[in-house]
Amino acid sequence: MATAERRAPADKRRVILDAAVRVFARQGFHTSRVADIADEAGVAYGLVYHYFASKDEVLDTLFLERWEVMLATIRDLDAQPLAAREKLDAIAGFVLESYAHDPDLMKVIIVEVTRAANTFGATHLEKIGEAYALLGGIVRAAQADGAFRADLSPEYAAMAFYGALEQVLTGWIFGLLEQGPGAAEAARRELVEIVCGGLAASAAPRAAEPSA
Amino acid sequence: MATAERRAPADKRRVILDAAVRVFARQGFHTSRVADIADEAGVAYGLVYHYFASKDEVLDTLFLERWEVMLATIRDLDAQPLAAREKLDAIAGFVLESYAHDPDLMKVIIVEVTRAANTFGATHLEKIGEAYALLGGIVRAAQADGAFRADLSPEYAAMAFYGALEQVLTGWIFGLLEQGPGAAEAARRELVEIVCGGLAASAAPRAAEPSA
Amino acid sequence: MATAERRAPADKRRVILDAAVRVFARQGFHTSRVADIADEAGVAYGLVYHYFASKDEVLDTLFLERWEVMLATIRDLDAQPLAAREKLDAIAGFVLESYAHDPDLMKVIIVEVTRAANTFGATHLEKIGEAYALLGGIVRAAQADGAFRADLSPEYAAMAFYGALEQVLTGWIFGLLEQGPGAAEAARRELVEIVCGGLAASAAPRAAEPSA
Amino acid sequence: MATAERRAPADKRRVILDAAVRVFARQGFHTSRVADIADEAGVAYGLVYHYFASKDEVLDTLFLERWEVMLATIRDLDAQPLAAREKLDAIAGFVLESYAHDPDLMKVIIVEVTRAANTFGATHLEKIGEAYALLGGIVRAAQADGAFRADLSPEYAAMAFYGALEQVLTGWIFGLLEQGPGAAEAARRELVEIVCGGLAASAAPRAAEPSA
DNA sequence: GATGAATGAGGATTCATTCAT
DNA sequence: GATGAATGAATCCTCATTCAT
Repeated sequence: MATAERRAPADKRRVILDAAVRVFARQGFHTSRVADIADEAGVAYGLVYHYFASKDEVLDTLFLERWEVMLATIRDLDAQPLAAREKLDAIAGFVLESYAHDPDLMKVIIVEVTRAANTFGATHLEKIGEAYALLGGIVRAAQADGAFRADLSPEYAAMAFYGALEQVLTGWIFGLLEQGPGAAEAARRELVEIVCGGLAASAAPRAAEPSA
Repeated sequence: MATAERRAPADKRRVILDAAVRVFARQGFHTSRVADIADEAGVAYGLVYHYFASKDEVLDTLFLERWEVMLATIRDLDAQPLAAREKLDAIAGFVLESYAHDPDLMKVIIVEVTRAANTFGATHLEKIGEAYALLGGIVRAAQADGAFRADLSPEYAAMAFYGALEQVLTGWIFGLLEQGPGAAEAARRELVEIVCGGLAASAAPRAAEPSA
Repeated sequence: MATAERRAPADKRRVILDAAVRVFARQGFHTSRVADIADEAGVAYGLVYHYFASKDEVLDTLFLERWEVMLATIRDLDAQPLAAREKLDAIAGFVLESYAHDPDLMKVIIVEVTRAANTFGATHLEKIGEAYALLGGIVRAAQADGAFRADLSPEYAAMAFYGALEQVLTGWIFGLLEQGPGAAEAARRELVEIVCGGLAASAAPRAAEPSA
Repeated sequence: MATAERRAPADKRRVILDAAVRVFARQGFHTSRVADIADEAGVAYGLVYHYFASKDEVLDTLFLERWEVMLATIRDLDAQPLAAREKLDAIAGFVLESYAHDPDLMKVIIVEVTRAANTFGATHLEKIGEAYALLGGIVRAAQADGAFRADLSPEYAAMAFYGALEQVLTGWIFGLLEQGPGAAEAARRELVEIVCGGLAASAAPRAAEPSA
């Protein structure tokens, strides 16, 4: 009844969120019952509703928490004096490392929100769109200063870059793509090279001068 | 009771499938009740179950029908004596035109299957993976004959290409991307140019010399 | 298109009834769909309804066909100049042999009608009661002529006899009672001996010498 | 809000079980909807599923509760220094009195479980078989000590006794047998006399004076 | 804050029966 | 007689959410 028990304020709200990540990652949002979350968190059923208005809000919270971090990271990077390609490289690195660091959370966000176009994807369309807009802005600026070619639409470029990035994560999540050690680093290099340098042989040499 | 043109035999199975496309596109799979499909098709409730084992099977059928057409198209194109870039261009064209031609069906397939990683996407993982494999094969062959640079992984390239393509469709579906007339044609050009030529200014001119 | 095909008038009605016995015995009445019967009989779905007004009527028919045979047998035996004990012995023999001869049919009749007190048993209560009445009559007559003790109720005796008999069949059907070769004969002897002679040691000696 | 007698705590689980007995007895298990049970119990629909996994489990519970009491009673009686005939007499008394005391419950157990050989009877075959085994044991022991004749199979005897007993209950339930006051007592005397003493006149005299 | 009993709307699925051919 | 497509009523079960303690 003294010190040891007092340790860790046991922020039940946090405990519930963390448990939800594991449960959603394991069973999927629709198949997860509120009771499963409470069980995994080791708290009473009703407590979930004490902290969250609904089961949806739990997922919303998980998504928004993480998405805001990503948006902030992109904004930070964008504000720095880096070449557009380096910005994209850093963004890809951030996203891919996020997965390496907490696969469950990223799986939930991608599978249950970002790519759940019919449910939560629709709810958070605007928030998701902010990311596209930021990416589009980076491309547009690079076109203005001559680093990127001006004959391509920044909007399509942003969609292509983000789509490619998320597709790789999806490939990992569902085992369609190898994910050994160093996969994050490799994926980052490949994706940036493809999007910035292009697949064509004629583009390769200067784009990265890899073998030079 | 005679000629071949005698009225469409009112293939109720087809009527149900077509109705399901409209209903799923309008309300989303989960929000669609079997009764909605039957009503839209103008048939009795139970007839849906006469032709399909479950509501899921209706969606499965829609997906597989269309996906097989796409796989066949990719295989056909791949078998022709075209440059890799032209193959990718034709594939992008096929997919984007599919959307222009039947937006409802493509919306359903992408939103409810391909990107519904948590439900039907998981079910059809293998079938979806076949498309990635075909795309990867095109890239690999192009690398072998020197058309594409050999320092990039065909697997990542395939994922990037397909991811970019689907992301554009998703953008249209959710209104995040303009889709005026000629959008399909524009998207096709942009996507192929990005993936093959790259965004970098240094890569542009020769990659396609589009405006030269 | 001549002789061979004409063979066996293929009485479809009979074919359906026989198929129904197998299906009901295998799956139980409630779990059997009309389609299962049609399949087992090798006829079209609707034909079942051509010959029978309902699924219930199929079972009713099977029951009544067999039950009438049993009632007729009992009446016949009763009309003969036999000792009561010999009548009961013959009845037990008939029922037990019926099972040995066509276990599926007897299983269906007992499990789905006679002991399905909540459904078909209730429907055929009267018909089933006829059997009890006949048995009771045999006992009553035997009491009148002094063969059976008069201090017991013929109604209870009839119920006890029939209940014991059916319980043995149920035991066989569900594997609670051994049913090797000769089981029918043994069961007949035992049951009649118990009901007529009694279990008590004091009753045995003379009971076993019935006609002495 | 204090003393031990404070109003029954309204054990909703119990309330549901008791309501189910009335509903099942009145309408039969298959015709009873879960909503009927909830209505009869005066609770919300979902509460039935809070306490029971399924409609089946409600019936299972009712059966097992009662059947265990019967098995315990038989075991208790068997452990006492009574003559076999007295044990059977007590068992018959217990079963018949159970019906007199709570006809609804016994009706449900017999009609919906014990004699519903195709559904619940199959499920509880083992449990039901325990009763036969106990009865068989009583007969076997009596044969060993000379109280019962040794030329009859204990297994058949057990089946005969139980079958006769249940048949009488079924007769009452369906109005095939009179059940005025004293019926339980009469039935008990008759059944035990038949099974132990036998119907034959030659067996009667001494059989009826068992302990003389 | 914490608990978990209580509520009740929602929908897929089954399948006996009908009927046009 | 024979076929099998078409009909639609019936109901179990799930589970998010509420609320009394």
